[in-house]
Amino acid sequence: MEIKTAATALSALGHASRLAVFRALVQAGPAGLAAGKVGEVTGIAPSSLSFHFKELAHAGLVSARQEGRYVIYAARFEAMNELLAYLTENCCGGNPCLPMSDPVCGGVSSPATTGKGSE
Amino acid sequence: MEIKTAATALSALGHASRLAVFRALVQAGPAGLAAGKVGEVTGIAPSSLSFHFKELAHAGLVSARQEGRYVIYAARFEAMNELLAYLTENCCGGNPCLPMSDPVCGGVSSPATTGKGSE
DNA sequence: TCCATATTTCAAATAATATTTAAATATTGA
DNA sequence: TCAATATTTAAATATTATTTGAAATATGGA
Repeated sequence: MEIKTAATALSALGHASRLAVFRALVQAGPAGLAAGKVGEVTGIAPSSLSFHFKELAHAGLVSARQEGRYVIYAARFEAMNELLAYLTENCCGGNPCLPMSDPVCGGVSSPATTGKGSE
Repeated sequence: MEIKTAATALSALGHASRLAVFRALVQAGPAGLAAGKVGEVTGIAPSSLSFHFKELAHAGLVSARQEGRYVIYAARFEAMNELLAYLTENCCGGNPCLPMSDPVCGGVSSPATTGKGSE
């Protein structure tokens, strides 16, 4: 993972509204949530919400699919896991303090898991 | 962990320079690195670096200690782990897709993480 | 077709953040 | 104490993010 990609993702999460949105989606799992539902849960106004969704999608952290008249957003667990791995990569100079295992939701969501590309 | 705290930390990491600094410290482990060494490794000018260190320290992600005429910065692994845990909390509505194990550097971190006046 | 629902886009106003330079502080060793 | 090294602060400038409200688009059902 490139540093620029990781910084974009972290920056996207570095805002209370977007973090609340993302967490709601993480907790919803791969099934995701309709945009309106997320707005209801977080109390964010529709147009702000749309802005934040775009930011999260641009950072690769969420995906969107249309379902009838709803747009369903879902967390991209693959991206989240790559990001977490990037942060802890080579922790303590290759003397990992604890064995690191796969984080959450490995392999689920996106079919395009290109393996654990470390960088 | 409060959402505001997490957003502050993620926002601090959401900048290429700070992310590079933080990763260098994560890789250095609890022993940390002198500020000047971090500047050398990352190519960031001293005063910019100082600005970014302050941001990271304010977010609770790094600690600083004076050692002779050097200031040694170190990643606060405890904070990092709390942050990662916060992001994945209740993943998939309590139906974790994979068993979640402790992240890295779990109880290790620095011997004096608690009460380290980073804030 | 027409209306209600769901979501996005746009543009303007506002607010927050980053970068640079130069000067200031603190520590060590001569 | 002086000079060198290491780091921080302050102030000016430049850049980018966020919110709001109105209007636009798209879907499904009466």
